Amino acid sequence: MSRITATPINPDNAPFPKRAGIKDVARLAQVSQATVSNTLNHPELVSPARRVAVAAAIRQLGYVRHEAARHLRSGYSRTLGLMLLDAWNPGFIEVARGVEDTTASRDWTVLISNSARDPEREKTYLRLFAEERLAGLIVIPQDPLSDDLRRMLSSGTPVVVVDRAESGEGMSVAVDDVTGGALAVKHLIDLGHRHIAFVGDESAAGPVHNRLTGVRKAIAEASASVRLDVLPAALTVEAGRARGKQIAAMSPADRPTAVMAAVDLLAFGVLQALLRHGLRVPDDMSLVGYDDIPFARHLSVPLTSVRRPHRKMGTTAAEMLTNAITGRVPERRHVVFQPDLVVRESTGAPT
Amino acid sequence: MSRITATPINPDNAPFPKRAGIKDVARLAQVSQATVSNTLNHPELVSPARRVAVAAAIRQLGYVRHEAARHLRSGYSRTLGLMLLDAWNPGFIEVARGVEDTTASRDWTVLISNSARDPEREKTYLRLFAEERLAGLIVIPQDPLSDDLRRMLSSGTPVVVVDRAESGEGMSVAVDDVTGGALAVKHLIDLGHRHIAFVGDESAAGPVHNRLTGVRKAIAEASASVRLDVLPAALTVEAGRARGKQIAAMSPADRPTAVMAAVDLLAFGVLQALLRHGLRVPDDMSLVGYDDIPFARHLSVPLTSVRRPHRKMGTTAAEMLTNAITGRVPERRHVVFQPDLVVRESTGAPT
DNA sequence: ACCAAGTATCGAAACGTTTCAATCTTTCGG
DNA sequence: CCGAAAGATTGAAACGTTTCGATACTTGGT
Repeated sequence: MSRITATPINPDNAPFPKRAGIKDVARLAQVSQATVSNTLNHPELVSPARRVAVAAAIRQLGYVRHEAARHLRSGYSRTLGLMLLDAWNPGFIEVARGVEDTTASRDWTVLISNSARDPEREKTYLRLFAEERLAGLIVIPQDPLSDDLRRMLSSGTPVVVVDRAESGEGMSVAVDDVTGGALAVKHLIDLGHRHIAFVGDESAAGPVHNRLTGVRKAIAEASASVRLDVLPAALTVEAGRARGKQIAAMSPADRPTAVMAAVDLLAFGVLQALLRHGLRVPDDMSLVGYDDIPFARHLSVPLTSVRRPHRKMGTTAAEMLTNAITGRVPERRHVVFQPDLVVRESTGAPT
Repeated sequence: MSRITATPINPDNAPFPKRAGIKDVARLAQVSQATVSNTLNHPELVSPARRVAVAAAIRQLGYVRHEAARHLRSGYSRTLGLMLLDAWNPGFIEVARGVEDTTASRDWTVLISNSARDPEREKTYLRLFAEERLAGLIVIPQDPLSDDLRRMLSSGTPVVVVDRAESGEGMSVAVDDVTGGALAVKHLIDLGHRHIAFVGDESAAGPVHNRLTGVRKAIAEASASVRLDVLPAALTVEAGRARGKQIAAMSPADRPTAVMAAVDLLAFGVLQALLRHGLRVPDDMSLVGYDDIPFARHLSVPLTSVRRPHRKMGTTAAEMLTNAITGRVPERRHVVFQPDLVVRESTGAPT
């Protein structure tokens, strides 16, 4: 009820100049309103002659459809809502780009918002989306799904949840982070590493937890015995730097020979700290990140990382959603992408 | 007319479940529609008793306002449009964040789009915004202002142009990039550099041109004589790397002692190439970037850069726009921010 | 020449609000 | 105790579309 006390706008300051309506077009083209509406929405019902007359009138008057009226009468909106979890994360931006790609090509609109990991803000935006009567939602959700969101899912609102494996109602697009984690560590093990550190906060977010699970699984399945040290850290460059410094300070005997970071940002920090403290990467220490954000390849030592198809996740989510809304039953309601490993220069055999 | 042939949605697939309207609330609360509307929009006109009755009914029915109907009848929208020039540029994302900050706190909504430097796409979105009858627009525009945009400006539509100094109609928020360029080079000159390279494409974008202008001005005003080499380059990491390699290959006599990059991205590439070819920064070569994007401080050699107040630009633009729309005359219709220099470790005295 | 069957066109209702003028109720000064 | 001002409440119109049933105009088969 956030808008209750909104001050009404000064009517003399009308936002847009008064525009011609369908009525004016009809008058100028000497046809009825209905015919104008039809040439716009069902041209096949209108004779070619009228069609050009109407088109001419539209051009002459600079007529622009009033979306709110159309929406109200037809009860049908062509706008989607997209809620980002965190607009600073390059991966999520890429998801947004993907969504935009497919919506733009299919002639839909997207209302983008950003919960900034704040449940209150998420709630506000969900309410807003409801007021707008959007056709459907794409959400990168908070870690425990909020009640509001859960309610929407079970009420049948078309919602696609992104980056969180779901299975029940609604739709979802996720990536298999447990095999992602396994992939990264298997790579290290194959290179000969037998002592590996995992840097990242296990409880910070669902996806991170999965990565660690994958790591453990890969180690359990390895033929050799591998030691794993888990070093909790927030998902930031600074936290990575702190952990990297700590690792560099270890005695060579205690020190792992490879580090896996839960997130590229962490890997950045680790890398900096290691280099600054005289360790060479990958000679003295291998390092693998996760997400393959654009800068990973531009680091002083280009980073080996696990790539998640963010863009593709966005396009897929938008496709599933628009299909569901227009009544085409999507072939799969839950899709899980497989990540893959991008080997660059930050990993090598231990010395 | 892009939507002319849109297929109507399957009505049995109604996006959202049928919702209670104001009429239902009125019936349940035993009051008229008008009273419900008033408790929502002008609570001071309604007696406390009715107010609680209506509130209860709203809660019980889960009533959610239908924004399109409100918009249609009141002729008044509380939604702004934001058009980004390039959603990959961290600076512009930051502008968006700023916009969102103030709109969220003032209870407005933002429709975000991204022209991706494609004039066609810009045009499409402008049309869309017009159809939505948005209250106003914030635009980071293409280099030569598009005709459509120019038309909106002169037709009195509330528009704030960002990152482009304007002076005529409409409003604008920009930053003084010529003093920004001067700032960076003055810093180098003060450190003792007398041979400086400017890397960046002079004609790529208005703001870049201004930076170079500032550079030239600072050199002209310097007491010592300074040699300037302009090395054109696209605004990407790769282009920077190429130029960096080239610079590293120069004979020490011909080589500049400092490089100024038109954009941080370029500086990243230059830095990598220099380091890889054995030059030390800042010992052998000073380097200054522009924009101070978040990663600048996280490079292996933290980058000296010119900071532009992106976030602030966003908040300011949104404030100006909402003020203008609600009839409050903004104190200044064109604001220009001053950039400032952030000195980190990539610059030092020449040896 | 007439009728059936399209094919084009139209008038008017409806979508869910806000708003405005009109009515009803209370309060209070004299 | 009256009348008027102030305060609450309401019915109905309006916003700009889309849609639906009805009407008018063609056409072609007989």
